[in-house]
Amino acid sequence: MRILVVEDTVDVGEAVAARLERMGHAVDWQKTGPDAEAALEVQAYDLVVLDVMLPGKDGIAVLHGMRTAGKTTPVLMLTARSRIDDRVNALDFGADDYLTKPFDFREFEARVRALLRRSGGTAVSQLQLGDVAFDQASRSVVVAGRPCELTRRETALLEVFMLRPKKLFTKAELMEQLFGFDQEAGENAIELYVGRLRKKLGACRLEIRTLRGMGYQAVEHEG
Amino acid sequence: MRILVVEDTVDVGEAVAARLERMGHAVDWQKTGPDAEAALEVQAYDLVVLDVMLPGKDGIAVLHGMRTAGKTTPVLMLTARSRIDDRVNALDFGADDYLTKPFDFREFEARVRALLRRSGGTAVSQLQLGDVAFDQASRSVVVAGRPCELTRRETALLEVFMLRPKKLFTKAELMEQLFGFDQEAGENAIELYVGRLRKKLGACRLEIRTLRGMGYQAVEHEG
DNA sequence: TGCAAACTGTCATGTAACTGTCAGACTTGC
DNA sequence: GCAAGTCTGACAGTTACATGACAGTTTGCA
Repeated sequence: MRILVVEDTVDVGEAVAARLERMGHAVDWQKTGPDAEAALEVQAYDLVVLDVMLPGKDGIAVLHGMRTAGKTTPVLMLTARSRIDDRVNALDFGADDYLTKPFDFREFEARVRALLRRSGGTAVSQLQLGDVAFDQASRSVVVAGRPCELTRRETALLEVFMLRPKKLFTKAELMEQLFGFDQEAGENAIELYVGRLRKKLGACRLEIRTLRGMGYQAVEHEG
Repeated sequence: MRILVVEDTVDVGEAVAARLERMGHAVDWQKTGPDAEAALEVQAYDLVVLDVMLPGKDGIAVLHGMRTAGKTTPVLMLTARSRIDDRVNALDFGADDYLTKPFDFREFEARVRALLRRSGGTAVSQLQLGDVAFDQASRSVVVAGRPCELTRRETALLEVFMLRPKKLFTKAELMEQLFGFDQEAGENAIELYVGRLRKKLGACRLEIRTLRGMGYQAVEHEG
């Protein structure tokens, strides 16, 4: 399932995104209202986790915009306090559920599951790029018909690349995706994992290209 | 399977919960309508066993709320007497089955099995993976033609794996499937039971694989 | 009811796999 | 040809898992 998290507080956003990823979902994280709207234009999501307080344009406005645009994507609102106004507005504008910060993560996960279940059951989440297939349910990778054993980090890295083919990721971005906020690693670690991933994938039509000084991108490769 | 029991009478509630637990399911027990609704918000269930007469909000109202909220979870209603009104209401509001108290527990178990089977999408209650056969009705396991004696937890764990072959389960997910809210166990318990299950299954074509740092998955194994 | 057997889950220990740092080799752009 | 950036092999620290033993509990049986 593909989920958009809109949250400007880094701690919360990171924790929420990490949690959702651990649940096996593909997560995009935006920090401002306008950025969120841009993402919603480009990409269809199965769920939006939306903070009320946002720079640029608040969550209620984003939600309102979505609903007037006819989008029925389920929305889980996060409110800083349990202000009656916020709740009422959120529900009136079409939020499907809300949570008051701070919240227990088990409750958060449960509500996410409930919303996803309600919205449309379990879609198969098979990613494909070149001759590499990634099954998100089993977290298994098949390269040109052959299963490919990857470790946790390698799997996570490959998933990031395959979710956004051709997108250029800086090393900082990749670190953010692979490591929680509590764990910090040197940039070398990314280079290392890219190297290991390339080696394990072997010769195949998915190439992880280095753009010197900028970062990495996954592209489908001819022949 | 995770089941919510909603029943205010202590005797009946206890008996039903115990029975379901002995069948190998994770059971949460709530005594009032509002409490039940709170639990349903937070947790996804595979089955709800719902008494009609409840303090706070009666069973029909709870059921109605569930259905209007779009929840399709199977519901087994318990009615005090065989009042036609109750039956009609229950079924109209989307109950999947009902039982009139007092009832025979063998019949109760049979109906529970039927509902769980139906929701799982399996027409037959016989699951098969590799050379392991799992009969959901009798909760018996046959490995390569030989019966295999498993304990309650081991059986429940195997069922989870066999219902979704190849799916990767995190330890947190497995705990949620195996344990109710009140009984919490360390993650080690899962490792332990996986170990015990592997040992009892012995050498067979169903392999419970460890994906280090990610979780476990059941796969059909060659030769 | 009381006893024995089986089941449960925690703890502790050992082990294998993974992780990330380092250092040095290598590549690329200028 | 130089410097910045990237790749890669080796290694030590860490983590995650497997497993045996044990105490508390439940279950089955007489």
